Amino acid sequence: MARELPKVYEPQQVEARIYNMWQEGGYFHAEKDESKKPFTIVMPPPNVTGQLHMGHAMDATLQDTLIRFKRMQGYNALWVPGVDHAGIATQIKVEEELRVKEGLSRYDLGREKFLERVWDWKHKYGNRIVEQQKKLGASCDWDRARFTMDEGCSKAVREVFVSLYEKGLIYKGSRIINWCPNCVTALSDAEVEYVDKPGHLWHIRYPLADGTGEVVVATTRPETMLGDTGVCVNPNDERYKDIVGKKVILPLVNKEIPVVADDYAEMEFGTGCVKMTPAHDPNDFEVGLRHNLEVIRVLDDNGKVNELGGKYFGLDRYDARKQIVKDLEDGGYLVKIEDHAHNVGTCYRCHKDVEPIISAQWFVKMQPLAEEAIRSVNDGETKFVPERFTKNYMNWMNNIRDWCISRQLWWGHQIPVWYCEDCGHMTCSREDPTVCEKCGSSHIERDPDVLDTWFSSALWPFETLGWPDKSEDLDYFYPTDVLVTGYDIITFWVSRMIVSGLEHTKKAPFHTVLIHGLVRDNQGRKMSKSLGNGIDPLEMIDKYGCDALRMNMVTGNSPGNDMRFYVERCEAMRNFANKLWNASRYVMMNLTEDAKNELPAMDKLEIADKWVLSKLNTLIAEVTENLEKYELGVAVQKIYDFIWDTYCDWYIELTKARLYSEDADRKQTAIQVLVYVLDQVLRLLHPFMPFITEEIWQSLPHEGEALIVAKWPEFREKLAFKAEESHMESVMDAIRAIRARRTEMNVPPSKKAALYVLTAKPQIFAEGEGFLQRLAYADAVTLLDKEPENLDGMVNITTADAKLYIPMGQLVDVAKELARITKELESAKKFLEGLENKLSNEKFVSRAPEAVVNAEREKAQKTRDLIASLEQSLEAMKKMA
RNA sequence: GGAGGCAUAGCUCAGCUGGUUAGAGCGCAUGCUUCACACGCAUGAGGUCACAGGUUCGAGUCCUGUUGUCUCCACCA
Repeated sequence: MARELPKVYEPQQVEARIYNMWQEGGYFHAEKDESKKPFTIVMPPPNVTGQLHMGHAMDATLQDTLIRFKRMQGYNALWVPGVDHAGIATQIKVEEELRVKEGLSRYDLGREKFLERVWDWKHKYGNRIVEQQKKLGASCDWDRARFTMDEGCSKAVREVFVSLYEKGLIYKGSRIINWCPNCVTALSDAEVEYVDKPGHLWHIRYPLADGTGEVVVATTRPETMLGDTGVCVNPNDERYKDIVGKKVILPLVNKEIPVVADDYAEMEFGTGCVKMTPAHDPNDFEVGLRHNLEVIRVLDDNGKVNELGGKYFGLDRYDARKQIVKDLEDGGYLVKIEDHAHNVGTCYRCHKDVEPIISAQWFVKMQPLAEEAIRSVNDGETKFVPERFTKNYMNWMNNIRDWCISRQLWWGHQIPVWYCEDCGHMTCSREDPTVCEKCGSSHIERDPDVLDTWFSSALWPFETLGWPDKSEDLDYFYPTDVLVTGYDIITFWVSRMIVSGLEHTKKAPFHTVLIHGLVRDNQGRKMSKSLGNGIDPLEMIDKYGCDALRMNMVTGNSPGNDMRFYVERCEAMRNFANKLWNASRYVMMNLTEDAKNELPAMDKLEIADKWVLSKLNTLIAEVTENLEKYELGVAVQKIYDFIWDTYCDWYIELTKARLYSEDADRKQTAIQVLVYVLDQVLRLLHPFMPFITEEIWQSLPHEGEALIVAKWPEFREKLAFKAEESHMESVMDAIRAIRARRTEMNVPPSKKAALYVLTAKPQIFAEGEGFLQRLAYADAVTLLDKEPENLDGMVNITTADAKLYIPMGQLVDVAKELARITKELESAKKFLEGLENKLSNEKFVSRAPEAVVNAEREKAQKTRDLIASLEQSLEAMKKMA
C-alpha cells in the first residue's frame, strides 16, 4: 500500500496536531498508582512576566527528554509545571504600564487597588509563557500547574515563616543591607552584581580637635562623610599611635568624632586612616559596634540626602558627592584625588548602583539550617551532575550568611507579622490575628513588606505536591527525582530548596541535580535584551521545527558547559529530521497491505538483517545506559549516527535488491526488518524528537495508542549476531575500498566493471555478491582461489579480508597504482612496527589485561597478512611497469 | 584574595571509569538528475589533542606546574 507523503517533512503541519493528540489522550497526566514507580521532576517556574528564551528551551528540552524516557520505561512520570510571581520584575512591569498608560504611580492607587491590577495582569498575560512551553513539546502535567502565589503556595509560605519564627530562626534586625534606591527595596546578597567601574579616591583632611594637627582619610564615597561618626587607624600603626582616643573635626559638618584603633584599617592602603560611616558601610558598621560609634543614616530610601545632611538635604547621592567635593576643595580640606577603579555593587534587575544602608529587615538564620544541607550532600543523598558543582554548593554553604528575606514591595507574600501600637509586641501566627497576642490591644498593624520571591520558590518541590497538608501525592511523588537547572541559580534556588526540604519535610527534595550551562550567542556572549543578540526559540521552531531546536539543545554539548547557539545546527537537525522522514517514506511505500510490525522467523534473516539487528541491539543497550547516566548528548549522537549511517546509508541500500526483486518471501523479510528497526529506533529517538517520531510511528503498523506511551526498547540476547556483524563489515569494507579507487580514477558510476575476489572467506563474499554489484558497481563477481595470472589493466585493492581485482583497461595508470600501493604498504609496516614493539615489551605483556594483549596480537596478525598481500600486489605491478 | 571551568580539524564542539591508526556537525575539494531524500549520495583534504614535567606496560583522558581565556564567590576604605 503506497502512501502519499510530502517529500519534505513539514513540522508546521504536524506539531500542533500531535501535541493536541497527546493532551487529549491524557498522556501527560499522572495519578498516584501503587503498581508503578513514580518518577518526578518539578519544573523551575519561569517568571510570570517571562518571554520564552533559549535558557527555557534548554531547560525544558532536558526535562522533557528525561520525563519521556522514564515514561516509556514504565515509570509513572510526573512533570509538575508552574509559574513564579517574580516580585520585583512583575511589580516593575505593572507599575511601568500604569505610568505610561494612566500616568499613575502605585501610591496613587494604594496597595489594595494596585494588587488588583497586578492580578489582572497575571490573569491576562500569565499564560503566555505556558503556551510557549507547549510549543517546545513539553509533556508537563498541565492539570497540576501551580503558581507561587496561589492558595496552596501561600499556605505553605505562611506555615514555613511561622514555624521558622517560632523556632527562632527568623528574626528582625538592623543590618547594613544592599538597597536599590531605584527599585526602592532591599536586595539579598545574591541579588547584587559587582561591576568594575572607574572611580576616584578622595583624600580628605580631618583636623584634630585640639588643633595639634590633622589626619588624612581616603574615601571612594565622599558623600557618606555626612554620616561619619569616627576615624579608624590600625592599632599597630606607629604613625597614628598618639592620636588614638583623640577627637577630630568632621569638615563641613563641624562635629567632633573620635579616632579609634581597629585591625580593620590596613596600614598599607591609602593613608592608613579610614573614615567610619556605620550607617552606610557593612565594615564600618562592624567596627562601630566594637567601638560604640554612633550610627547616623544620611541617605533616604530614594538615595537622596536626608534631613540629617544639613545643607545637602534633598540632593541625590551623586549630586551631593559633587557638591561636597567642591565644598571640601573650597574649604581647603581636599588633599588630592586619585584615580581608583573599584568594584561597585549593582542591582541585578535595574543595574543601578546599590547603596549599602542600615535598615531593619527580616532575616533567616542560616547557619543551623546549612549544617543539615551540608550533611545531606556529603552523604550523597543529593548528587550534582556534573559532580564539580558540589564544590560550588559547599563553598556557599560553608560560608553561609543570614538571608535577608524582606522586600519593600507590594507584590508578593506579605510578612505575617503584626506590630502592636500599644505594647510594641510582634505577633506572628498562622491565622491573621485581630488583637495583640501579648496585651490584647486591637491596635495592631501588619508589616507592610513582602517576602523575597525565592522564599516561596525554595518550597517548590513539596508545596506543589500538597504540603503542608498530608496529601497522598506528597507521599507518593515526593521526594522528587531530578532537578534540572542552570548553574547560575544553584545558590539562589537549588541550595535553598535543599535547605527547606530537609527542614520542613525531613527529606532531601531530589536525589539528583542536573546542571546545564548557559546558551550564548555565536560569539560566546550572553544573550540579553540590551545587546539585542537574543535568538527567539519560537522563531527557530517556526522555521526549523521544534524537534530540530530540541536536538540543537542536546547535541554537541555536555552537562554544565555553556553552549553557543548556531542557527546552522538547527538547519543540520532539520535536515536530519528530513532524512528520517524520507527513510520512513521509503519504508511505507514498500509496505504491503497486511504488513505487521514483527520480526520474521529467525531462519529467514539474511546477513544484512542480522547485521542491522545486532547493531540496533548494541545501540539500545548503550543509549539506555547513557540516558541513565544523564549523558543525553552522547546518547543522541549514537541514535543520530545509527539512523543516518547504519540505517539509511547502509541498511536501506542493502535491502533494495530484495525489495525490487520478484522473490516475495525475501522481500517480505526485508520489509519486516525495515519496519521493526525503524519502530525501535523511533522509540529511542522519541524523547529527543517527540513530534516527528510520533507522526511517523502513527503511520507505521503498530500496537498501542501512541509512541509517547510505547515501551522503551530492550536489549535482546537472541538478536546479538556478532559473527554476521563482522562478516557484513568485511563486505562493506570491500565496497568502500572499491568506491574509493573508482573515485580516485574518475570512473563514473554508470561504468560497471567485473570484480574478482581472492579471499580466505569465500562464503562471505558469495553471500555479499548482490551488495557488491549494487553498491560497488560490480558487473559479475568471480571468486578466485589464487592470484590471477594476467594483471594487465587490473586495479588491485587490498582489504583486511580480501584482495580485489577490477579490470579497468586503459584507465589504469600503472605508475600511480604503484605509488599508491607503496604508500599503503609503508603505513601498514609502520603500524605493524608499533604493534610489535608493544608486544615485545615484557612489561606490556605481563601487566596489561589479557584481553588487551590478545587484541593487539590479533591486530598484528591482520596487519602482517595485509602487508604480505600488499607486497604481492606490488611485485605484480612492478612486473607490468 | 578564594574557587572552578575551558584550551582537540578552518569554525562550533563530542570523546563515559586510561587500552583500535582521535570523532561529529558546519565549512572546504572532486564527482553524481543511482527508482526515500540535492534539507541528498559517494569520495577526499584537514589534528605535535595549549606548553613543560610526572605517574603508568600504555595518557587527549590521571597528577603537578606554566601560559591564555571565561565564570562564580568574597571584597579593599
